[in-house]
Amino acid sequence: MSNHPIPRADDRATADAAPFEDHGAAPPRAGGIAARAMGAARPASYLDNLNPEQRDAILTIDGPLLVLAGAGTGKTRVLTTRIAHILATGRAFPSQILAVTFTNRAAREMKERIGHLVGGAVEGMPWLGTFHSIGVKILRRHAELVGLRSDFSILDTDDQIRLMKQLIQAEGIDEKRWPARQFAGLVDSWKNRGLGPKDIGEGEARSFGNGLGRKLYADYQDRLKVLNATDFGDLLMETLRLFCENPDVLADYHRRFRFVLVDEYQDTNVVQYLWLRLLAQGSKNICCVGDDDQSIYGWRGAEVDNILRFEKDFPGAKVIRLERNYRSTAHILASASHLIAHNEARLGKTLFTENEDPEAEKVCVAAAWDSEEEARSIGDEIERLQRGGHSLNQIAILVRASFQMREFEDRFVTLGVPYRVVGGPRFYERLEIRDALAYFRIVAQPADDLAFERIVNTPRRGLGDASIQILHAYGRANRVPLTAAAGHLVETEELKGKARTALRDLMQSFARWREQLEHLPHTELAEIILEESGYTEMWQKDRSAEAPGRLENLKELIRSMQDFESLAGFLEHISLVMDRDQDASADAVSIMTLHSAKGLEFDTVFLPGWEEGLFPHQRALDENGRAGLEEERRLAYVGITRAKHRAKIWFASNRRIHGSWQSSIPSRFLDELPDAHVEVVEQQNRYGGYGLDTVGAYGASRFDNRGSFNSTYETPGWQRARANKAAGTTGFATPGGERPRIRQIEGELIARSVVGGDPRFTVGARVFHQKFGNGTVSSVDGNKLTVDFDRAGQKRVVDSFVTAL
DNA sequence: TTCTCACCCATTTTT
DNA sequence: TGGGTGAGAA
Repeated sequence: MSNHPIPRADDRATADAAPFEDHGAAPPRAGGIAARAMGAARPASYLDNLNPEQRDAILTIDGPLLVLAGAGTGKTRVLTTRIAHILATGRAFPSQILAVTFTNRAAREMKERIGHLVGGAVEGMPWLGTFHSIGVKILRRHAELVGLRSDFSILDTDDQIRLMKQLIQAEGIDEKRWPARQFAGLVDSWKNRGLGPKDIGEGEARSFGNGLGRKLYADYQDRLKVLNATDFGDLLMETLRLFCENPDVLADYHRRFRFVLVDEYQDTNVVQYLWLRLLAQGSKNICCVGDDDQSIYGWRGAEVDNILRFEKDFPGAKVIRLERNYRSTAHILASASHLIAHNEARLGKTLFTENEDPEAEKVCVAAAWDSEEEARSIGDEIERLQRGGHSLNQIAILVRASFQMREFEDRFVTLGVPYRVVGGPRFYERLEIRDALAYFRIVAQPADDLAFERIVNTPRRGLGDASIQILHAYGRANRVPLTAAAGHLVETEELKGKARTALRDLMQSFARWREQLEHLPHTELAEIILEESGYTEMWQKDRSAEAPGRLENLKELIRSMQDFESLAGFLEHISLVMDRDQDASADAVSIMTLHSAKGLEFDTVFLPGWEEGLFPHQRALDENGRAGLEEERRLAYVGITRAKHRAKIWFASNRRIHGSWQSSIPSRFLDELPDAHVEVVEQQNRYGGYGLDTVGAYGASRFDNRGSFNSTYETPGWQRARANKAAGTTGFATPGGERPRIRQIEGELIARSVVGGDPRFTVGARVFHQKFGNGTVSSVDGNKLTVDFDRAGQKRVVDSFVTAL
């Protein structure tokens, strides 16, 4: 039985009850947390092997504390040891510590590590979790104070959008012009800032849906209450409202939480900040750990300002900097530090390491002709590492945007290199899982209209739009949920024959399952529901390629239910916590976005796609200017600092983005790396490939056509790049000094007009290649030739690598 | 009701 | 280029 966040009776004890009763524990067990807490006189072993700053951060228990922890400086260790220390010194019981993280992964890791430190399970830390899971926990206890019942359901983004779509349509607003998805984003950003319908500014309120933004938002909130539901944003917003409107409740939590600890403080948004500040007012013992240089979620509402302003917000705050890095080599560290130093808005830290391995590899920068070659070369290099005994688990490819992943996947499939994509769609976001959950929800929570709508005609029962509209009309007129409306309508003549029979059958099934809920184990019931509803059968009959996988996922879903004692407990867990279990056992290369790599580390890290427009991403620059650029730079910093021993940065001169070719120039970030710690790898002939020479040639010829480019950029990085080029220090800067805008051009056009192929190579020409021997040119694509080699078969090569015969 | 075709649009993502 | 969506036909 894992620890799930359903409130238990003992959790409902009031805060001023005796601490022991509070977390339902017996008096201190010998060797237990509390026992250690009582007699911790001798210096505790957990304080061994800490550096002075870490020790200071752990021992400074009273008052506000900000720990600025650079990448790889032992942030999690400080956080967990601090908790262990608070417990060991008897300053608080486990149930009196509030520890919040952003992700379930981080929460899980913290639980495990505290478990190691204090020996045994951390059953007694009920308030260690994500912002959201703690939010729900509080909200369920006081649901009635914010107009909900304690069994409220939590809508995911998909439900949220469907609900909004209905409201938008109900207002007669053109859903094409004002997409529900966009509105969901807007509402989300309001909730991130802690703004209710009444709080949003006039301008913003009018900015959506022909000026009806505020009304739609208010309608949406009303609807949620009617459905007894919340969305993710509400879990924090409503808790905040609860505290503000009910000082006695807040006082209760003030008494309860003697210590507040926050992980990744740089990622907090406004609500989270307000929420924390409110809770920390009680004890004033708030410890935030974070790194302003790793703030990469500004676009999601995170306020770097929170961390920059900490000392003002919490008067008397102490700030401790952790700058000693235990992860990376000096080269990697120097590269990352040098890069991030280009940012203006930062508190400033200087990371250092004592890892002065003379053998350490410099950070490597390499060029490829196009993204395909980039993937090919990285694939080859990984194979080489593998042959040298390098574990694939310790290799990661970190990309800026997920479309970049595909090329690597394709390549790895070809090579037979095992890989895993980290952070793809979550388990519970899959279609079949959501359908199944909708069935379970409708049984557990009859008023859940969104669940009802989702499965009312899945599998097909002949209950289409027309029928649903009738239900909706009735439901709205009589202010009852859809299932209630359905219950009435099967008794009347409003629905025609087939639909009516189908609906009646369905309603009878619901009734039967609800009745069985009382008697049967929930896993068994779940199977019965999927079976009797015809849902399993639907996929069994489906002959598409993904059907077997979906059936497998459904089985997995049932299996995972065994860990919960009730259907309700399971439902809450899955919407909030469940993520796909990665089989970490298999040895495989990890492919993920830079964002999802935060907090991880690998021996070898590949960083492909360092090109202007992709990284830094054009949109970040366009929409947020300098701030956007700085966030991108932080992302680059996060990427490099994931590497322990080897960091390999790549860029490709050509990339196919949406079917058309995009020519690109090296990222300005490359010019921000320190020469002394970086090695530019010349790809020379290694695979008959296209190395820097080619890039040079490409660049030169492109700038011969410079007239067609607009040049407006005059950034410092760019100027430096230009200077570097003049001094001959880097291979990347572009001659001419003007920055071209990235353009979209047809592939052929690029090749012909921009690069310019060698006129000697025409279709049918005989050529010789060092590696592949003699062959006949079968097609020409700029300076790239497709050649049918007599012995090596068909290859694509660059014309500079072959000679005409 | 359901299927098909045309059209639109393309970062980053946790809960 | 490809996936997701909405309007129209079968």
